[in-house]
Amino acid sequence: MARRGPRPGGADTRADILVAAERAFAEQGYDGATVRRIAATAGVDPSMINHHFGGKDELLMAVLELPMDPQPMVAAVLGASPTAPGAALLRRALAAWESGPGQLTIGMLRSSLHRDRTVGLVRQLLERRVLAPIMAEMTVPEAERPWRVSLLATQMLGLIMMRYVIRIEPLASADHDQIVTAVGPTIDRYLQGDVD
Amino acid sequence: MARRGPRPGGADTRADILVAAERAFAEQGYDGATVRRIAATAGVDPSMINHHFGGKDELLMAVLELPMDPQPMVAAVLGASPTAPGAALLRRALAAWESGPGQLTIGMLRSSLHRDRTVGLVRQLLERRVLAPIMAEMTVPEAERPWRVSLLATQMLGLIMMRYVIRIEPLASADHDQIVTAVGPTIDRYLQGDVD
DNA sequence: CTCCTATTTCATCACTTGTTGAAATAACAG
DNA sequence: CTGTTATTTCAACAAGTGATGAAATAGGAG
Repeated sequence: MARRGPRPGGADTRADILVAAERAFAEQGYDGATVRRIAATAGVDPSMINHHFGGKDELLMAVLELPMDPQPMVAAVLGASPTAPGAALLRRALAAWESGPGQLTIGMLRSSLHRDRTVGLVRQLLERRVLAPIMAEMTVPEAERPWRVSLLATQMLGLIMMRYVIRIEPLASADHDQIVTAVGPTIDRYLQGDVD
Repeated sequence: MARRGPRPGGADTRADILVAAERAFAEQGYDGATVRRIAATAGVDPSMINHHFGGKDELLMAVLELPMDPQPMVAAVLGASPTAPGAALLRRALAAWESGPGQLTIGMLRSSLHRDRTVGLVRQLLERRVLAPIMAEMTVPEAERPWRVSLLATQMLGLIMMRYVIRIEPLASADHDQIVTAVGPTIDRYLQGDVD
């Protein structure tokens, strides 16, 4: 029972830990997710986390390094509907957030918000993997893009928070259509309307 | 030294614990704020927290029960500028969030987001102490108010998150004026414009 | 003054946390 | 077949957590 040494078969312990950790961090936050429970879920010994990652902090870093990549979606939306991208963007974003990986991402976001160091990671990730791709596809003068994109981010993140985290009604139960018609114009204005 | 028994003078131990706990929860989150440190800051024994509140959970509940009351501000703004309340509302909100108590409130919000039970408290507080007062002052038909107010909340909360928690640039360093002109129209539309 | 009660300190408990080091073993190079 | 290395399990530690119960004491009631 539970002999020592490398596990037979090409078992990828490191990957097993990563998926267990992603769920744990997303569902229970950084403090709530214990090294021991993650290891148990992954079916390995707790000390494997230190062996493979160095410690709990580095494990979180590793997990945060694998987010959904929104670049294809952004390119598709902004390329396809240049005049009123808000509706299309919102539609795809809502679908993405309500998918399995999307919920995990929201959970990770949620659990990263209350530690200053992890908030820094979130900011970097947001800038590099979400806002930068959007800026690259925009048509307005380059100098305006950072400001417009940060405005866009406020509306998007606020929507996530209110609908999926705080779950305020009637927003939490609203149809996608309702949200798209209500919030779409805001997105359009932030992306290409009058903002100063 | 440190004799037992009630402290001489009308020392209000319970209140001392509350102010220490508010700061601690706001700055370090629920898990980060330890009973021992809170007690040390308040200058009392850790067991006083159990004696006066019953435990750490009940202490958090007690702290969450004392938020800023936005009702006067809301009434003033919506009463004074009925046609374009967005700008005035934003101006006062920005000032409020950047005040001492406002930062504390944001910290509390931040630290409450990653526990389901405390998120429930935040929702209740938000509905009762913020959204309800706003709805009471609105001029649009009553049936539309919950929906409009929840839209308003997404934009406001997103702004808080991006500017004060995640601190994305250039939003984090933007003037109040910039923000007001960029986001004000969004607020106006959510409060009295076309949203469906 | 005397008793009583609420308040406070102290010592300690039971538990969980992340982490470490040594021993055991599978896979691979030669 | 042999030696080496990386991987894994096991046992344990040091630190810190929230909580508890008993002893001590100040202030108010009678």
